[in-house]
Amino acid sequence: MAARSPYEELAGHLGAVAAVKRGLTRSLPDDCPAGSTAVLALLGKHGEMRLSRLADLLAVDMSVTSRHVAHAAGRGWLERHPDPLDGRSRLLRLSPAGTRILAEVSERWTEMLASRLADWDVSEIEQLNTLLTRLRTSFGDCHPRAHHDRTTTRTDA
Amino acid sequence: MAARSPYEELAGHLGAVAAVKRGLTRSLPDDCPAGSTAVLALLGKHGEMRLSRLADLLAVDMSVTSRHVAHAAGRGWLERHPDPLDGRSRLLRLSPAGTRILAEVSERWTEMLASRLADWDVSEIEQLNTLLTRLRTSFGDCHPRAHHDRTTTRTDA
DNA sequence: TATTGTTATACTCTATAACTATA
DNA sequence: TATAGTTATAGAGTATAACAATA
Repeated sequence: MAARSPYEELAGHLGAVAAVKRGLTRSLPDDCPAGSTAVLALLGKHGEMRLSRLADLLAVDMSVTSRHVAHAAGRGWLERHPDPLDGRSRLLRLSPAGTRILAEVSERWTEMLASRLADWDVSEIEQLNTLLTRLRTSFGDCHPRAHHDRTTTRTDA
Repeated sequence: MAARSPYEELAGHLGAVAAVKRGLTRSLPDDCPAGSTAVLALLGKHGEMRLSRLADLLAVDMSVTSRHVAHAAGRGWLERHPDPLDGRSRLLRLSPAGTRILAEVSERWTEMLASRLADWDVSEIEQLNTLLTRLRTSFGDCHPRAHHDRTTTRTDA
């Protein structure tokens, strides 16, 4: 009933885009939930890394990341090698099976997006990607712990 | 490690934007979860409507919508009036209290977005909104039941 | 018989907190 | 003492299925 400010409109879109994501998720293999694909995709994109970095890239708590990684590791989609620099950490690396399933998911999603967005110009998709990248950057650290950790740095009292 | 197609990149963003949405959600009053705000926002934007239409706009199953509406109704944020045209339905309408809390949430989110996106040009935000609107349109009905319902229309066998 | 809406149940994702093992 | 990671528990969101009431 009411026209909204660009900010309010954006806020509405942010919630609604989840529905589009669910559409993509429904095409996933049964034992490969969205959390796993996010992990595999990041390992595929950035290569070997530690859990803490993965959690940071996912903008999700480490405990959540740990569960996703455990699931993927349980299926043999990634390997955990000891970190020579820190005995507490392990380096996560995509396995051949993980690379395979990642390729399969990527192909399926590309197909689906290409068909749904058939009337889009590629430059428009790139434009959207650019804006979304910038949006994520602008929000920087909106991670769960990002708020509470500040208590250590307080200088008053 | 690998450069990806625009489609693969978009798929990645769709998942990651959820983190931004969570950032917004954290600023909500304790008894007002994201599901409620989505309901209130749509009633505020489109005015009185039935549950089935609301579910359609949310791109979520009616059972889910029913729960969100029940929560909001329990707090007195919306009223359910009998539908003169169909005894099975009720018309959902924002109450004064609902209007109030919606205004409060809108203001809070606008503030947060304005501060995070301080270095954005308004025209860029509008551009992003335009593209997101189009994205949602392009995906049209990716609702849960949209797939299964097809079984009624099969012509083989 | 089909449709609107509700409820029960199950699954995914996330966060907090308590715990371990290294640093 | 602080940090990397794990696990247990709790809460929100969603989907399926079974059901009630009305069309």
